[in-house]
Amino acid sequence: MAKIRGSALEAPDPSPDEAPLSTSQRAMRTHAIPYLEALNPEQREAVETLDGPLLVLAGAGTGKTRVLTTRIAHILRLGRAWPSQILAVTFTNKAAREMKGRVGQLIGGVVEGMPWLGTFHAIGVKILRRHAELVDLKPSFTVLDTDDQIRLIKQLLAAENIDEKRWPARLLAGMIDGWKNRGIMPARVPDGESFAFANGKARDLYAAYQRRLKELNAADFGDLLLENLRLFQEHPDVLAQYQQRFAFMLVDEYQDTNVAQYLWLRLLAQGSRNICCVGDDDQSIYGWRGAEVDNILRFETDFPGAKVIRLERNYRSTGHILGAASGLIAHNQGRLGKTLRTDGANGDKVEVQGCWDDEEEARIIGEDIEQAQRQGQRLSEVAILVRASFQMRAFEDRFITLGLPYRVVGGPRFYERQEIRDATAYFDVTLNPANDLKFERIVNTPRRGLGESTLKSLHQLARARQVPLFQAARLIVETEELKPRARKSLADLIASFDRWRSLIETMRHTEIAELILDESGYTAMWQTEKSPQAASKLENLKELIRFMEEFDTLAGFLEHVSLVMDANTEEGTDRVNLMTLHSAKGLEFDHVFLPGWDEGLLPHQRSLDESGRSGLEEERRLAHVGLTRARLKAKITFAQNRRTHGMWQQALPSRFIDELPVDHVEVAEDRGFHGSYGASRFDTAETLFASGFYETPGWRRAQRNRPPGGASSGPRAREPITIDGTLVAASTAPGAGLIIGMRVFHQKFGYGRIAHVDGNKLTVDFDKAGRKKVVDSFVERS
DNA sequence: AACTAATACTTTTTT
DNA sequence: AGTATTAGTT
Repeated sequence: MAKIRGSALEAPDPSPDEAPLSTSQRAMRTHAIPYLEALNPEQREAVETLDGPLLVLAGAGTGKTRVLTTRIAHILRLGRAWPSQILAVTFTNKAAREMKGRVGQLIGGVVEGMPWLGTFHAIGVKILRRHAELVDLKPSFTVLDTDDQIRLIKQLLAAENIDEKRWPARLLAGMIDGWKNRGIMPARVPDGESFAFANGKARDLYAAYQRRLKELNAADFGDLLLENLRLFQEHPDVLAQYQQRFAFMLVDEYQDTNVAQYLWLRLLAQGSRNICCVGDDDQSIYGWRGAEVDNILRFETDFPGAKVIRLERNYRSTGHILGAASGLIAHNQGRLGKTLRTDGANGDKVEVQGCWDDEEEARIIGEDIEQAQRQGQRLSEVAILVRASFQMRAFEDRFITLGLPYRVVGGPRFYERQEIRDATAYFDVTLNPANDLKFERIVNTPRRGLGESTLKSLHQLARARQVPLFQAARLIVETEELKPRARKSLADLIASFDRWRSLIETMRHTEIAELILDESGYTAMWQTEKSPQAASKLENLKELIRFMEEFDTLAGFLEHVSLVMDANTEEGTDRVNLMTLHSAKGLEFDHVFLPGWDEGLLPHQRSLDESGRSGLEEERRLAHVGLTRARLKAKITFAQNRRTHGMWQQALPSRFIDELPVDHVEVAEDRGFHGSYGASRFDTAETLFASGFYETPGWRRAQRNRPPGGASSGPRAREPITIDGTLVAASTAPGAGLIIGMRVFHQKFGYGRIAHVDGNKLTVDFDKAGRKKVVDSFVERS
């Protein structure tokens, strides 16, 4: 992972009349340019059309990233702009990273960095920090994560006496997000939508929420764009400055932009008009979180004089896979229309197979994978793409039994984990004691007797004095307000934070981090915890510290964390990939399995219910994305029976299966079962459940591969496998050797004698404190 | 403040 | 069915 130094490595802005063009570059223009020779005619046109708005419709596997990166290289090589004059936006950090790397390769790493290449949010923050005062923030504002957001909204609801049961904070948070996605400020919330929450209070709550954010000197993710919009709209001079700066703009995955992002881009593009958007309307699968396919469909009207280039040559998949995918997506209306084609071989047809239930589905796919593996297929080139994450379970169970290594891609991200958020909250408060939400998060974690009532007094005082909670805490410990125990505890906490803060200048940031986690009792909390996850949480904390090494300062690290919810994906080991269709976008594999093509699951019922035909079309695009991930082989399966909310339900094969062109599909009929395509195509599936399965070679092999000790004893491949170091040891066997009658010492209660042992719980008669139940790891032999 | 009982959920996810 | 969060109880 790239080392992150201080920000803004910017080349000086050139004055308008001084073209940034060296003599050697000038010479190069007249010769053949090698990186252009490697492109096909359409790609080349997309790279060389530099002036005016350009939409590149890039179907799956047509070299979209290549066009984008080559285009940047080309602009630089021609000397049309400095790196700092190019705005290039992506949705994910991963995409940004990849683009940075590939541009660097193309131009030989001469350019020290593209300061304006990044995600919408990262660029949004950068601009906001420069002009924070203009949107009522200080340049040091913090970025709230979803937890903080919910906590804040809960407080607002409580203040308004709104029943949180009837009107959940989550719901309002979702609505606010929705408005921000659409670029709607509180004043412009439509009446109808305002009435969808707490009898019309939604608009006012949204306004109150925004006010609170300013008071806290904070912005949520939506604000990073919305406040940018406000900045540009209210300060035309600032806008003009950026319009002038960005000589060229490039946008990746344009079909995923929401209204706010679109407005932002359009404002900026009014300067140079050199905006190039790359996307694929057939891969728009994020409508449910505010993406507007319309943005891409309307491009030509939004940017008059726009040129549209279609990339339809697919370099990824074989003919049959492409044919199947194209045939499927052709059922969608309201698309810009592309026909993917390949010069390559037809390859194998797309396989379709019915199964009795999800367990059999997992069994069949497991066998297929093992067979492929025997033929030399690398597991990391195999992927199982599911519609919903609950489907993963059957596969995980099966793979554990088989001893087949797998990796879950996506899932709970590293920085979203509880322990990581707690830890970073500690760092946040150390650096910035005024961060109320983070302070609240950890004030009683680990438990230190600072519960609801203490917090209430704190809030009261903070509100009365108009100061942050931390400051209020400082005041309150000087009074008799709190009970002695809470008062002492809070005073200790404040003193600790003060001390940690005083060390920032002198101590290495990683050491401070360790010190904080140690002295706060946070690591001890997990060491004491006996749950199975405790060990991996400790491991994650160590990983966090390790990761901090890559930064120079604590502050630099925290800025990164707030924006990059991105775990470092440990590559290296050869594992099958298991993920949702959504997280598969942008990836490709030799061999792709697409289970769960059931009516109600792949066109997901809820999508159908909530969004009707547009929902169905998005589901179809999802299916299309799935198919086009495959290079060589694709296999679709469906199950007759599936458990939904605990109840067994019959399921029908997805309508998308019927929509696949017959020529490109082959129905699997292995081991004598008669799968499908009968008179009504799939009505004979009962026979799949014929007996005798347990005699199949697959089952016997499965038994052989079963790890010793059974499935439950081995670590699930999803958890980190390497658990080392003293932390874990301390959590597993601290109380070993403690027996009744032994003299022990406890930090809080002093010396005593063990009266009773129950697992890791001890009953101890303390000399001073009397009989107490304690956890073994808190005592040591005396 | 810790434990238990009840209740609500159950599509997809980035920043 | 199973979990995860929350409310209520001690």
